[in-house]
Amino acid sequence: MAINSSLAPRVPPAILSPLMSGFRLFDLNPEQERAVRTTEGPLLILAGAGTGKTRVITARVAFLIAQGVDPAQILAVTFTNKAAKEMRERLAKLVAPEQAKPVTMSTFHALCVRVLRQDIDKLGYKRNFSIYDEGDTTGLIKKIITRTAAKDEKLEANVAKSLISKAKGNGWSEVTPGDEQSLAAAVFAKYQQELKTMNAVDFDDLLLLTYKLLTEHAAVREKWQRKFRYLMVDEFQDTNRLQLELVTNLADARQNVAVVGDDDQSIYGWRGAEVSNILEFEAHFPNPTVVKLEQNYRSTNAILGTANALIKNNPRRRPKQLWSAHEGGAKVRVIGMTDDRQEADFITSEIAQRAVTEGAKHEDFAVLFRMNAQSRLVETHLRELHIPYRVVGGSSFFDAREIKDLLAYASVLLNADDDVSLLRIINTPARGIGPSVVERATELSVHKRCSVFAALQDGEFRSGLSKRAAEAIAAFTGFLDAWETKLNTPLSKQAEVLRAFIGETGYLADLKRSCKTQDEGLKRENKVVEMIRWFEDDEEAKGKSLRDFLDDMMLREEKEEDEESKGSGVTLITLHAAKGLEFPHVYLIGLEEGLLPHDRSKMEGTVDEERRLLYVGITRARQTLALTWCGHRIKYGSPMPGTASSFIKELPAEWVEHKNATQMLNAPVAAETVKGKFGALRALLENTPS
DNA sequence: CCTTGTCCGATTTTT
DNA sequence: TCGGACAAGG
Ligand SMILES: Nc1ncnc2c1ncn2[C@@H]1O[C@H](COP(=O)(O)OP(=O)(O)OP(=O)(O)O)[C@@H](O)[C@H]1O
Repeated sequence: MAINSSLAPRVPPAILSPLMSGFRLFDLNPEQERAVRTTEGPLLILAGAGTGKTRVITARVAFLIAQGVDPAQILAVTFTNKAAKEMRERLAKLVAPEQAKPVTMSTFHALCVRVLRQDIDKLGYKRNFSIYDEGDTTGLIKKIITRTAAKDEKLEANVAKSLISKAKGNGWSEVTPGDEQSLAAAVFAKYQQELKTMNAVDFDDLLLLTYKLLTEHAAVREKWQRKFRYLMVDEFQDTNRLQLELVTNLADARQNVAVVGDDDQSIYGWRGAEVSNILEFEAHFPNPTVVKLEQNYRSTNAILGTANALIKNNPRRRPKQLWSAHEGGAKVRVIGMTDDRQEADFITSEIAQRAVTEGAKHEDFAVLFRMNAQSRLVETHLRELHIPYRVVGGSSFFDAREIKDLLAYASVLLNADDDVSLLRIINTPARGIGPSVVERATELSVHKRCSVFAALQDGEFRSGLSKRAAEAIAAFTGFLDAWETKLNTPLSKQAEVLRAFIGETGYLADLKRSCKTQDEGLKRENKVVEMIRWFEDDEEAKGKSLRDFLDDMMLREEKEEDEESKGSGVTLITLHAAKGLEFPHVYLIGLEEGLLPHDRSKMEGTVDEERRLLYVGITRARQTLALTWCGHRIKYGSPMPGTASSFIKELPAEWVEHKNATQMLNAPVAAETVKGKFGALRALLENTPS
């Protein structure tokens, strides 16, 4: 109250308007409020977990709008799709929909796509460029390696991929500066040249080319500087060099750049993230207002104490004093399991039980893990208990053959030079353009530095083929041309065109035929049909073009949930993707040596980052937290012995209790608890109208 | 040219 | 456990 009245004179009237009903400055503590009110000039918010950094960003957006700033001039960038979505949802609670919508809240990559779709032609690409995902790029690199490597030379596609990615992230034009001879260097050069002929970009190009565009073309830079007057970046500790450069270039002389972050939550070092971006913020944006937040509003002291004790083990960190006004709360449980089956069984049945005894909702629970693969067992057990759940991220959906094929078909229609997509579907279903023809066309395309599609059109090439092959090619290229025209006819419903096109290809019949069981065939067919419908919805509701839709798919844009499915069910999510989120009850599974910390990180000497990862996981919990580890875990189909993570030893006895699942299950339930449970059950039954 | 079968090798994290 | 790479037969 006191805060509110003392500041009242400075609050513009707009803030009090009904539109802003959800936005009240007095929901912020004085430091947070200072950050929100600092709208001009560079602003650095460096603060620990759960101190309200994201809240400050969203409140600041709302405040700017209340001050009369055009929402379209506000840019808020996050690192993951999930975080972007979370922020949009939080903003939706503070401002009216028509004001929230024009605000740009996206990931760096999505923002870059938007910039490039408008002006990439200035860099010699065409505006209908394709975006290649991880699988597409590794596939392409693999092909280039086989084509380039001499007999005695070997290079793993994955290794080349990460070298190239690292080079691009640093803005180098060689794999290692100065190296133009090695196989990797040759592969890099060819890769980049071929991408350009195919009119395609990879994820790193999105950042790199946008950077080029902004630095080399003043008009473009100024256009985007005019567009975005207020920049905000969440999780700034995870930005890489190129991303920092992008921010620098988007900011004009006014330097209205607000960044928030926490060096203890830096978990993307493996992707080139540089903590120095935030720790040396002053070097890039002179004289910033610096705000430090120390009160944690999220977690109980047991959880916060556990997290603090753990992170103290990291050397070279800036010490922080995080405190919470919340009570101690239940102790953090560390539970030993015999194997991963028991782990999944234990946590899922406990969730089912707590839903009854504690009246907790399913969406209050989250299961966090190191690897996507770990979610599968938990999913199976949740299904058995009929507990609703949702898996965040994980690529299984996009890994499905039929989804890749569908996206490739669509991609070829929009950009015929997209070789990776063309070669994927050129003979699926079989249409008489087999490997040997494709091989020759590819050779010619490499030789002439043109796309495969262009090579196929080549008169000389065609005359060198068998009559059958030549006819097959003529038929197929003509077919694509015709559908491309239909798709690009103004006012056409693209989803309908796509559906008809896929129908004409005979793809679905081929897909079903190639499946072992009828059930599998129907499932796969259904996925394709569903995806087209998904696009149809997007086209009708949001006016998205097929291109927009494909971009969303490639960037793994989070699907907006409709009201019923919104946030319902237990959340299954990796530790990385969980950053920035919070849940009342968290289960953090698989705390075994070799998994967390991961074996790889030990070899690479990045155990500190693994510790931060666990720190991030622990600090997602609001009320209760359980950490589990297994004596055995199924790996490659057979059980492998495992031991508790070395991090467990670093947790403070004061806030942690150690348990064993088998003993817990066998132990007689205390009479007190039984009474409590039956009481809760009875209450539940009595309150349920029948 | 296309289909079918067998064997082997892979698994961090995200855009 | 599962999917991709390769080899052999229609
Ligand atoms: N001044 C405040 N009063 C009450 N609750 C607050 C306040 N500030 C933040 N919170 C609450 O604390 C929780 C954490 O906030 P937020 O997610 O913004 O933190 P954060 O700093 O972004 O966390 P992290 O870095 O761990 O992702 C949220 O539930 C938020 O609503």
